[in-house]
Amino acid sequence: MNKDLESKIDEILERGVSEVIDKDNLKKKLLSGKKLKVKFGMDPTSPNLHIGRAVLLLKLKDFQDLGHQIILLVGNATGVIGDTSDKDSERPMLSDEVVKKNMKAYVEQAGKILNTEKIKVVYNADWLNELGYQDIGKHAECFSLHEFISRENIKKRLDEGKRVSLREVLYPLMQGYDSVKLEADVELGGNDQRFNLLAGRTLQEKFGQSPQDVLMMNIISGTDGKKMSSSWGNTINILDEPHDMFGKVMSIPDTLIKEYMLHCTRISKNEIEELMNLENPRDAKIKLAEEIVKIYHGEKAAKKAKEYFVSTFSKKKIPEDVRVVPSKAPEILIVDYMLEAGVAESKSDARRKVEQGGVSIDGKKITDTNKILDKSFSGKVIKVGKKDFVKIVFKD
RNA sequence: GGGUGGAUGGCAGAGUGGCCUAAUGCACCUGACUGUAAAUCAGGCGUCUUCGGACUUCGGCGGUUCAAAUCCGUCUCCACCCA
Repeated sequence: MNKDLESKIDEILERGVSEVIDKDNLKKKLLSGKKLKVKFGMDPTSPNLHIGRAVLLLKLKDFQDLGHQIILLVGNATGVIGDTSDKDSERPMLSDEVVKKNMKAYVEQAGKILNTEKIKVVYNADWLNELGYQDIGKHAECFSLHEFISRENIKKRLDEGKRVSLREVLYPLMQGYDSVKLEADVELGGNDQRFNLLAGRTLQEKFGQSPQDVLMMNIISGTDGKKMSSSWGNTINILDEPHDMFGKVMSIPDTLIKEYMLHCTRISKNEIEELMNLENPRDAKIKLAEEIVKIYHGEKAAKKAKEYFVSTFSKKKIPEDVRVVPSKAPEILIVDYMLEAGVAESKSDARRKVEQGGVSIDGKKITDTNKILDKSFSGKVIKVGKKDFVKIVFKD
């Protein structure tokens, strides 16, 4: 029993983890049987989670499964500042209403992994807005400007002559003070959060608490191999439809298969090894895609997505349940219809696609940009590019 | 407070009176090859088009000129140096 627990803990401290501070201490805490306060922060601006973020959620789930208390910290005060670790933008002030709405959306999405009923939600504006210059000054005294600007991303921005706002300096102070208020035992974050996470330790010590342990997760790569980030548009989103999600996983480079298995699923390590030894990496990838879809949409949907993928792309059949877009007029130019159906950005784009041979109806390539669609095309499927299918319907 | 430089397409970044819808790279789209992978190759990448063209774009506004991304004025924003 105890051995079982220990190996579980070891996996928690390793799988997908880039660094733990202080690892031995955290392991001791986890073995002690004490219910730990596990803090993790969310930025209330973007509720569209991707599976890179889910790496964190899966880890939280592991903690939750061991009976620890997850505390979701909504950064309604920090969000205004804009975190330096992440993007280089400063963010607009959000109304309480919007914050609440975003939080709800977040929890809903996180609920695909976590048991949200057991999560405690707190808002950092509740205490951060109380602080005055004296307090902030006292906190700020714990850090030097040198530490701040020698962070890689700040340094880079400075070197490139980009603007670094003075108020960004405040961000780690705030995040650190959050830990003090929550008396957090552990904080989770991406490894790009290192500085902010460590600020919590410093401040907690200043306030006479024992410093939280910090668990940093790897940032996974996106579908194009670069860091997965909303601003790159290379994400696989938790809310993606099963077909789409499956397809996106299939489009990742082979070299990422293992990384995804390790971080985005809980396939056991032994099984991963087996899968990696398969002759055709595609098969491992299919398993991976199925597993990921399963987490967010359930087993049934995952199976269906797999079948869809195999028949549509491997066997090049037209999928069964395509999007149906009725035509508004009894007769319509194909380019106009493409625009209406959202498979082209503009008429020019639609024409280009036709001219380049990317459009077909029921398998027959269309080359005439002036092609007119009428009732005789009702029920036929238009294919644009590799993955866009639309069924056209004419109303009588 | 003083000085200098700068703002160009999704991003980076050339261009400093007509040859500029604006080089190049990245991203993106289509096709070929495939495993909807990667890599590679070919084409494309403002809008509209009767495919002849037409119209719109280089931080905002105003001006000079036959002609402005390019010159002048002004405003907004940014960086750097000095204090």
